[in-house]
Amino acid sequence: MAKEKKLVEQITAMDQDFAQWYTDVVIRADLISYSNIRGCMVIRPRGYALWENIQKELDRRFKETGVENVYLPLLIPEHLLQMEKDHVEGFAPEVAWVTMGGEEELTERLCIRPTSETLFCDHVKDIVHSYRDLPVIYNQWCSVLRWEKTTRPFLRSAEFLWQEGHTFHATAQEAEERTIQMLNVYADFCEEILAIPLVKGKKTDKEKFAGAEATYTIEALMHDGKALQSGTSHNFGSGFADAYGIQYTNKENQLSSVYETSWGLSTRIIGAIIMVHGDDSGLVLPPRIAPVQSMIIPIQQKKPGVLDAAYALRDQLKGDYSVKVDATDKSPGWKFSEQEIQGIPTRIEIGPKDIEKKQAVIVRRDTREKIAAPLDKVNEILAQVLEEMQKDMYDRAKAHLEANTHVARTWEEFQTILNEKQGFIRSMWCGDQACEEAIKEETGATTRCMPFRQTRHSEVCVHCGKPARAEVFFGKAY
RNA sequence: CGGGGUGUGGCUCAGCUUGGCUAGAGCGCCUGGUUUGGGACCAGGAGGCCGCAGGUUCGAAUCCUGUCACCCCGACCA
Repeated sequence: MAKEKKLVEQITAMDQDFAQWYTDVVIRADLISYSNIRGCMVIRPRGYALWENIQKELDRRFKETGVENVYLPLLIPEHLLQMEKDHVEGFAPEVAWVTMGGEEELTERLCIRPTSETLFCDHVKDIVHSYRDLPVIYNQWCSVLRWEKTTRPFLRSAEFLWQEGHTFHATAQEAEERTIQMLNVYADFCEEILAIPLVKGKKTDKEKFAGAEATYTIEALMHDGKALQSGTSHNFGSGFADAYGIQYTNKENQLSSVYETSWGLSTRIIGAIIMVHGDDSGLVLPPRIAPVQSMIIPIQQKKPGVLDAAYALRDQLKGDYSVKVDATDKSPGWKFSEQEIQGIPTRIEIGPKDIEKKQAVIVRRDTREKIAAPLDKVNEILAQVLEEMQKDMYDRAKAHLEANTHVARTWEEFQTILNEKQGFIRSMWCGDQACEEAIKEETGATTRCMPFRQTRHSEVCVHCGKPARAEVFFGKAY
């Protein structure tokens, strides 16, 4: 058997060079364009449409839990940023400063927000005075800026789009519940809509957010076996709010501390969609997040009736789906490739032979399976195909996650797995930060999280042999 | 931030070592025609401050200095 011809020549094969494959897909699918501004990208209409769908679905889910949207300033005065010590130390190396206003030097420089904890605290101290003012459950959709050393489209750009939720509660327990609740919102969204299976867990102290008491994370596994932190939810306890002077009078007429959380998910998630589902022909979008579900491609479109049939089919479908007709004068082969590069979940081919048989041919993007559908049943069949595709994509990603998750009980096993395989390594850890750092130093693998569902593989730390405290997922990460 | 590489029509690049006349190619784009079930073909056409700023020189895409951006590999981060 001859090897299947590579249909899309411009995209580097994944196995050959995954990093180059990723860049090729991002550019050829026209999600972004590189800009002349350091580390910043132009998000093109197809990329932005994806983000809009992510926003729409997440925002709906947030609001179901009582979240209200607000918008805070882009600029943070230096003194405000410096009020919480760990936080400044965490972010200072990567903030950009505004020092001039017009022609005049500012008396206090302003940083462009790398995140908005400080501004939220500063605002909330003015609006919370009584237990009746709590909880405060805010979110903002915005962009933030971090002066990153090296950047990659979606995965790490200097400016990126995200949402940051900030909540303030009367009790530590309520804050903890909110932290976990929002992590679950992210996890459900990723699994149900993006078809990305996850590991949920808690970050080690070393990996947690600057200033947080606890950070929870969802970790996804990319096709190349590297991990991607896909969303985080932080519990700040009262430390942060205390530093910013937030206090309220409780029912007993006593001044009390408030407990704060924050949680964020960024355009980085688009990188996850690409790297979990994409293949050598380009992007593959899960039907539920795809801006367009199907591209209708007329065959021999100049023959009478063909274009009419294509448009009639579009009109028949457009109540249920976002469907387009590619009526450009390119060859059909060209159009097939474009639809595949762009990751549109299905295409529908319709030509003179189909019209004669009163049918259209639905082709799945992920498997290239062709399904002949009678014209009067296309809507139902397409619905079924999209649903199966969504499920199959999740199942495949899940199988990949499981096949690339290994247990290591000894340090030898750990190293062997790292050298010969890829993916997550589940091992016991002593809880000592020095040990964690040594593992990273020796292997490049970091702790991704301590999973909520703990399994006790052994009684001792995989690296140092001291008594084990927790099971940890290790991995090489983006 | 350290190491390596690259900036020349929209894209991929040649030209630079050894300065010289009108800066090239393929792809893409536009027009007309023939085509169309996996990236069609023919003919004609348009498009370039050679990343940017200085300098050397009679003369700079080419040499020198600076600067900006991008890519790859590390360290840091979502």
